[in-house]
Amino acid sequence: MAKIKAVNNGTKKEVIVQHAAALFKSKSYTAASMRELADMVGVEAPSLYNHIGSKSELLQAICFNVGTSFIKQIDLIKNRDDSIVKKIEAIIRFHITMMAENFDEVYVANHDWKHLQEPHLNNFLNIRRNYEKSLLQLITTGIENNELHPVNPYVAVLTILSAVRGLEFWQRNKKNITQQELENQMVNQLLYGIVK
Amino acid sequence: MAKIKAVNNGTKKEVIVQHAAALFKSKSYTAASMRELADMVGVEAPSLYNHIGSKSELLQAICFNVGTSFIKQIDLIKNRDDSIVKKIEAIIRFHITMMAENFDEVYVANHDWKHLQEPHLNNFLNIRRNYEKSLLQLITTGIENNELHPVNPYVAVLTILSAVRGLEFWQRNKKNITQQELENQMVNQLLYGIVK
DNA sequence: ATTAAAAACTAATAAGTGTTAGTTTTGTAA
DNA sequence: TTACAAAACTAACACTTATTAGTTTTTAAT
Repeated sequence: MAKIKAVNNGTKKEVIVQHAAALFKSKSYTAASMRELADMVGVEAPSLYNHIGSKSELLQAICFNVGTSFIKQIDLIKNRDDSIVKKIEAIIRFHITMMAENFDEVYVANHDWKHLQEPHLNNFLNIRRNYEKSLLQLITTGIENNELHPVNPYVAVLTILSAVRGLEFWQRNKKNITQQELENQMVNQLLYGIVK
Repeated sequence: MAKIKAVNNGTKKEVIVQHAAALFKSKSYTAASMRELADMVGVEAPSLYNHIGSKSELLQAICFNVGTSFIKQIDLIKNRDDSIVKKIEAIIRFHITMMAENFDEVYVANHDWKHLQEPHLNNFLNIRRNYEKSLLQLITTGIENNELHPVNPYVAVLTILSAVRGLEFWQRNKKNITQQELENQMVNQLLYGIVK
């Protein structure tokens, strides 16, 4: 069969990871087989093992790619010289951009992290907890600042992160609304509500 | 081995479905085996088939239990003689109640509906689309009423439904906040925002 | 106590899983 | 052209999967 084509995308392992993200997204990690993945790559299943160590290593690559992207970005935003409201806005916009540009990987990280094996599962959860903690800190500061209403900050974190995560459902209706408009609307509704 | 105990819960099939919901929640549908389910029920795997038709029938039962609950409730709320804001509030509160009282089933319906087989997959998606349509209608009416800001109603539906779905992450921190307080905070933040 | 149905059991099947071993082909540099 | 490494291949293994067949035990009504 044909060789794995490394067109556009760096190493062959990266090509495999990319296909794996698409496959895991559509079938879920457990239901996806290495034979299916091999088909997508254009190769027999055992040939994959010339480039990767195991199926679960693919899941790890996907989850930690995503996790570190988010951590890096929130650290950047945190340290800006800006209002809390602007920072929260930047976070929401970043989530939407990630969803638009790395949909498969973000989707899989959100859905299949549960199937990571230790110690990677714990590492991933730590990343996520740190991310949540950063956002919680921002919101708490915003309340002390009088920039925000004295809301429950845990609920605010939950609401914001859930809303942006829900962007996975946006993909379907991409025609209905541009990314710009979606960002503006979501920022506005999360920050200022919908009731007159 | 012991017989399946039908304590508290009606038919034995219902007992199995309940255990299946707990199992599917913790391992995901595809990763869960009928042998594990049998262990939880206290029986050998083939014995389950005296009460159920197949593994996928269990997933169907779970998904449609949840789906019809939500459809019933939104139809009730829609037809109330109440302001749009009150109706949206009632929907959010209902989601939180469902999460509190039927966590396993709601979680599985949200996560594993993808593994339904046709025609059930299509039926389930139709239920969900109808649900979304009802909420969309409410919000559109609210905008026309001048009860709501002229927001993009699609984004409002997405934001609200995603936020309440994110309540699955609340379970962990149940100690930090009561259900009452959570409902009030989430309703308030979604309707009125967080910025002063 | 007898009987019939319900529901448990054991044993087995066919299909699919990730992965390894061993071999052949392909690509590249001397 | 030869030689070496990279990466493909085929064949196979050890396991797990949902499910069926056939049989025995349990339950409940007469």
